[in-house]
Amino acid sequence: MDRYNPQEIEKKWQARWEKESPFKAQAENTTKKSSTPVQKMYLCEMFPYPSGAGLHVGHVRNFTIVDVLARFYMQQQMNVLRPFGYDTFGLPAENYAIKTGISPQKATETNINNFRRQLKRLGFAIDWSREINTSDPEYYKWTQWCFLQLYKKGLAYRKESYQWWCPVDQTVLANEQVENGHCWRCGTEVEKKKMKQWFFKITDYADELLDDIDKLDWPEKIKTMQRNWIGRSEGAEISFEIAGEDGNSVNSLNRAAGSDSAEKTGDLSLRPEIKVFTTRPDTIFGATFLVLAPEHPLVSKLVTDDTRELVDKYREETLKKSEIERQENKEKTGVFTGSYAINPATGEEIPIWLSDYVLMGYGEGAIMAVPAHDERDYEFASKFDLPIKQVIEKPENSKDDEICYHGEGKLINSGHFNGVDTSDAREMVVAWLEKQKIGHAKVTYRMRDWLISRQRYWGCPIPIAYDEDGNEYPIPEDQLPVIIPEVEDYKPDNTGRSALAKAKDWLTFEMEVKDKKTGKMVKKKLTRETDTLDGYACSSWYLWRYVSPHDDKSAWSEKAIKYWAPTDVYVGADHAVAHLLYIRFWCKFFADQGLLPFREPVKTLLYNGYINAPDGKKMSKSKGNVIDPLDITDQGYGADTLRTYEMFIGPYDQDAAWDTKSVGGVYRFLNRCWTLCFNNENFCPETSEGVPQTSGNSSVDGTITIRHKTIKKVTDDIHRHSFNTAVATLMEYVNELYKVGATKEDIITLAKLIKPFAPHLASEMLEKLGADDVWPTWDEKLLKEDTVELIVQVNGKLRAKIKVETSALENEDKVKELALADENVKKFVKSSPRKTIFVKRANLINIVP
RNA sequence: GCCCGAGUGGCGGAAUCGGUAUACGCGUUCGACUUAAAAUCGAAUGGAGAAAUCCAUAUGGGUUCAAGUCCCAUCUCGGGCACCA
Repeated sequence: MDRYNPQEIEKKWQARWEKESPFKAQAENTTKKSSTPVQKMYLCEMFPYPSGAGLHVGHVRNFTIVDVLARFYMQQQMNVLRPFGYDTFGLPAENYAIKTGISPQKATETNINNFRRQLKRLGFAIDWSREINTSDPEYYKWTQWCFLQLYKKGLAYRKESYQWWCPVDQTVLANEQVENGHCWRCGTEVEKKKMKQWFFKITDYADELLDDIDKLDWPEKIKTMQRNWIGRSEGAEISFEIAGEDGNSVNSLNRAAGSDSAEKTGDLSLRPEIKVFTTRPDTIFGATFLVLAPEHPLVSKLVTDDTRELVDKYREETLKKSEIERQENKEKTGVFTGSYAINPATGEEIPIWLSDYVLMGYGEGAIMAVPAHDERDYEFASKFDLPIKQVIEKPENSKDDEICYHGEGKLINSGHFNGVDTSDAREMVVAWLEKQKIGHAKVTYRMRDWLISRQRYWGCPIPIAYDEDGNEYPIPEDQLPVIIPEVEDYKPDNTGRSALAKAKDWLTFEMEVKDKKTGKMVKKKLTRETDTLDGYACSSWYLWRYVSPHDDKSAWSEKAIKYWAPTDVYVGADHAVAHLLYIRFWCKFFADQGLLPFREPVKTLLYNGYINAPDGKKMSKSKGNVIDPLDITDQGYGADTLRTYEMFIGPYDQDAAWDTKSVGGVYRFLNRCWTLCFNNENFCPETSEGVPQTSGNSSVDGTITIRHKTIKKVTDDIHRHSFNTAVATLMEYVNELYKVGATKEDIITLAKLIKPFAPHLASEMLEKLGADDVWPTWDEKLLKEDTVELIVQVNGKLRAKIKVETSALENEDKVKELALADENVKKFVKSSPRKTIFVKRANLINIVP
């Protein structure tokens, strides 16, 4: 008696797949013999950072989802593109280099080799001819090219501003990489530092990025996070004049709300004014003071001799305060500037204050405070004893019992807008502001431009150089790639520059450039940019590189991209706002350049859950609760068990806890499949058509129905990504075959259906049975059995199950008769029923007595 | 605080369109095989009850012939955002 020996058969099939490369995508113009084009299917996972630790069980879940789909579609004869790659730039390799002196290039190569070996050990159906690696010059040449395209269009620019700085990693971070005031990599509290940095202008696409979310077949959770991240707010920008000694305030008084006759005198643009952004222009009559961010550039013009000392002290303190402190201590702080502004609606002079609850990075860095209808302003006004003026009447039926009413209502204390409903007032006030040329409707976003400079060595060099005056010169496309130079010491230098600055031969060079003044071509000595690109830039276009990964003429081939992209299914467990927003941004940008024929890069996104330790906690080295997937395969269970278990563990999009005992259950199941095929020499008889003979044993005939039901259920389940129930259905099928006996056709079907999950075992079975792996289809006619159980309810409660001929269900009167004839039903239905409801679809009849 | 999700046996979970609640697996118990154990195979397994039956899908209401599923309120847990004007 043979035994299921996964080690042996997995080795055999992996060797065969290595030799025959059966998972290579076919050419773009592939057609069937009938000349109908083969349907393409492009799937992949979010490519991993190949860490020294190798694959973990979370990777296996992620990659197996893709593999199940890839193999499923391959078995359905589609042209499947299932590539793989590595996201190799980043801090771990660089920190490792600083510690050990081993170059990131070398360490990366070692890690990739290890990953590749493990992936092959798990039997993934990968097209290995398309392997990519972001730190390979063949790849990052084109990352630099992408940068230059954005640069040419003004979407890559340099600007000095306060930025998040991680003091441990010695680099700036993008907003998306700061989690709760801490560095996403090392967890250190981040600081603000003023630096000249490179940005991508993602805000140019804010509206489209937001609007197109609705069209995506992505999880609602991710879509909501992206909407919140973009954070679109509609409102108005309003200019407040600063009250001075030159009589401006008098002019403003004349212009009080509604007095259209008042003409403006003088050129307003010459007068100092403060712009604010508000989503509630309807509350302008209630604006009793202004608040500016401490970093606001006008502050120096607003301070008076009396207030200078306090203001300077407050600004200094705020800048020193970490973001954590700012967040933890929500008690309002602030200081009066000594100046006043004119409320254009009331003409009143209102004080201008500074407070750190107003953020420089949002809107205009200044607000009009309406303490009667905004909690934050209310808190501030209460603390500093500033006037509070109610301008909205709370409707009587309002449930809102907050001190600050921010709902809708009728305006009061608002000049000739009195009595107008707030929703109408918003438009009317904006119209009035526009007429007065002191304001206009405006949309503001929470999202900022994407900061891409990193003061690190192990990243893609930014293809820019500077002359001695600091002028920027892009490196011409024909001189790409700018190769990362070898250095001996990987530590950043103490000037805030990366270790690239230590490569003296690389740092300065001569290039023919157009002289900024004369316009003539001259040879100039230039210094290279030592910042490298955020790793997210490298992963913002890799989905398109996969279609022509070795093309040395272009980032992606026009023909291949047209055929394969966009990606049909993309599977990952991270990067809800960062990466998944950036690829959408680049896609729209390159579509605008005519280089991509679509505006969204990913049709369907599957966002899988994590696998936690058996105790339900996150797996971590320090807790010592890590399950190594290779231990599971090599301890004897094999890759098929590991794969199938991780699909069976629960719904793919939920977190799950590892359960070693359940792994054994899945192994037992695969063992039973093996036994059915290899220790069952006497299959149930069948005719030449593969239909079991009618032997008088109706249960054998029954396998044809359960077989077709199983095919339908498993196919549907994979289509709707319900992998756990697909495996459960196969378990039920096997249990049934054990009970009633299996035909050869049953076992061939089983092998085909289980192949996406357990490809080695299935291949072994199909080989023995002499069958191909073409995905089976079902016949609707065969799904029905001759007899069914009629469910009889009385008042919705189950009272009887009656075995009836399937044909009997065609006649409702007959069903009623059968149901009422049942002894148990009779006990509950004494007289003739008032009503019966027959649900044929559910084989159910409900009787209302 | 605001915005999403989710609460089903001892455990992971199933129920796809409002129609038999608890599929499948784990665990537990019993049996077969075995000198014995493991492995394997078979049976039982929400609670109460002798049974008929009744009670159970976080809690309390509602809609309906029929509710885990829809509606309202409450509680708990998870996730996201968090002074964004």
